[in-house]
Amino acid sequence: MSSTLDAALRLVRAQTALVRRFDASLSGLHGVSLADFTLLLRLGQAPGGRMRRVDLAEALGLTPSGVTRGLAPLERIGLVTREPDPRDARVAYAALTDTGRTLLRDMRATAERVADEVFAAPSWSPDDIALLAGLTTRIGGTGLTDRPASAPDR
Amino acid sequence: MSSTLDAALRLVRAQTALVRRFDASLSGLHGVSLADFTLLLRLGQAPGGRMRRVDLAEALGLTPSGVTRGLAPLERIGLVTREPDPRDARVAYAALTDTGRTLLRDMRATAERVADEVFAAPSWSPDDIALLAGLTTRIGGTGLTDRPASAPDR
DNA sequence: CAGCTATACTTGAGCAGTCAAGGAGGTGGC
DNA sequence: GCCACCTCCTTGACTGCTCAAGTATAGCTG
Repeated sequence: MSSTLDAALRLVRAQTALVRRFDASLSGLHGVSLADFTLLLRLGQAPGGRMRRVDLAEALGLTPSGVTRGLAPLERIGLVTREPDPRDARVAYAALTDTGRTLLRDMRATAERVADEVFAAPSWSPDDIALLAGLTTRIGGTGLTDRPASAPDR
Repeated sequence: MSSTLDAALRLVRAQTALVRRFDASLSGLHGVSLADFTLLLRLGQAPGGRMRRVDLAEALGLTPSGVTRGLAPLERIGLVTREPDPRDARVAYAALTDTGRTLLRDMRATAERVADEVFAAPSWSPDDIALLAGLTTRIGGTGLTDRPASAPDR
């Protein structure tokens, strides 16, 4: 087996395991999936806690359609609201509500705990983790996002 | 953002991009998805080109149910057949047909080409690739049997 | 202004996987 | 030989995304 194909397939496999692990904790404790969480997290990083749906899609590696569908249940339970743009009636911002912001804090604590368990010492050193982040970022960059690893979020 | 959570999310993101890339080539040239390909590839690695569905599931990080559904279209187009076990009527092996074996060879060439493009020099050195494979293998583990998050320690 | 093209988003259909439940067959205790 | 229990696999109902098509708005060009 070529080493490049092997590496690619291992990465895919690792993601499956990772997602399962996050989903188990996040859905158990907060009733949301990892996908929901990343949506909220990304919104939380944006200025004002709001973003255009198209930008959200690009930032998350989804299609706009995926964002529409992912946001719907979050709006329904009041974590996110839809805000129109006064200058451009085509755009509908997705914005975190106060409830959403509060829950996001808790979810984030859960997610960080899970991530710390996954990458626990002694198997994982800080260098390993940084290395993994660097390598995976190079792959992600080949498609939908060119945002570099060190770009600051506002 | 905690570095562990950051690394986990980047890995998930990288996988999305990777899967898209493989799917584009594999479905364009051979009409199969990456999931189909990994199924066939794993079968091809097994002695006699056949495996029990349960073992296939474990090897691929899927549920048995996912294997049943994934195999169905491949049986329909004749790449895989169902073979009963003469000693245990519960098991239904999945086995590569000759057609499947032939097509697998072509798919594999395509997949290796894509993988080589993704991990092309000069961005990627052989060491980088080996490193990535090693790091992701640690996460993927070697089984589907991951303990729930509530279990402490290790 | 009219008309063209481009952008933002939603929607219908469909696919790939999950979980929970269940059928069917195997296995061991008595 | 029967019964309780286990394993292998499938199925129904659902989720979460995709693509393609459609709607509505914006903006340029003459």
